[in-house]
Amino acid sequence: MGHLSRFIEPVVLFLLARKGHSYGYDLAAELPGYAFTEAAVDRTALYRCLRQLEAHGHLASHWDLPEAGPARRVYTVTASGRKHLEEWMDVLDRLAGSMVRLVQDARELVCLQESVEDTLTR
Amino acid sequence: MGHLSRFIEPVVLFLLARKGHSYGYDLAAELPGYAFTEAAVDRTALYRCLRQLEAHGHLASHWDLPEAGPARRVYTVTASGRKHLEEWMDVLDRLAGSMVRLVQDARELVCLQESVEDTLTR
DNA sequence: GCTTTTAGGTGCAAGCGACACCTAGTCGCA
DNA sequence: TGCGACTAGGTGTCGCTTGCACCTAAAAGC
Repeated sequence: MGHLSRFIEPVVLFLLARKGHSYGYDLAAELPGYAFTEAAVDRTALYRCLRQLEAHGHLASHWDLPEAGPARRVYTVTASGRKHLEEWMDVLDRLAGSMVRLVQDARELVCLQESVEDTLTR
Repeated sequence: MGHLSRFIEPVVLFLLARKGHSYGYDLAAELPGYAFTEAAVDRTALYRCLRQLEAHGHLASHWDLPEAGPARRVYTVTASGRKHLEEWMDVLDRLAGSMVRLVQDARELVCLQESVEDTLTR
């Protein structure tokens, strides 16, 4: 099926909106809880996603220098980002709807064809 | 959101399973009814998808030479293809589930944050 | 001192996708 | 009888995305 890195964008926006602010390494740990695939998300994909969202104005960032440990690039969601998140939700809503419709129709078809096959061989 | 050509594969398998047999040009006309995106599916992506499914043994094909009109490459789903379709349905089922969960949680969050904002400004 | 953990990257080859383009048969119509 | 529209199935290629390997650097544990 591939790895669907594109789809980490809405998850990142959601997690950041819920947490208020966070940074790449921390988000990487929380992604699996909402990720669409079981496959582990590539960390470089996450970093690139964050940079891209910032480039589009959906996130703002600043460096946080904790007393202990390496520096963190801390992100927050902008007004534009919140709007983008809601657009994503509309898209995912329709997408999920199309998927369940296909799954239902396909499973119905399989049942139907199995029962036909059954009556023929009996 | 991108163009999600990867996701025409399960739709193609389903349509072929339902119709019994068909060919590229005909499937192209039926795809929009089950496609995940509103965007028109690129015909070259469909042809390449069919060739790839055949290469993996999920489809079988033969040339149909109608009395009138150009030749058609007619495809049918193999046993392996039916199995592959069922696997796809499991994947899409979980995928759709993850999506609706995210959408629900995100919309709940938006409502919550709006009501908090509301009480603060009032 | 050495490894592990935290943190944020870069570089590049391979793959994928979108578009332009090509061949070829049939039909309608002017 | 020429021409465009429709049916049918492709190829070639450029650019963007993705996945993997790799790199830097600070702190903490052994």
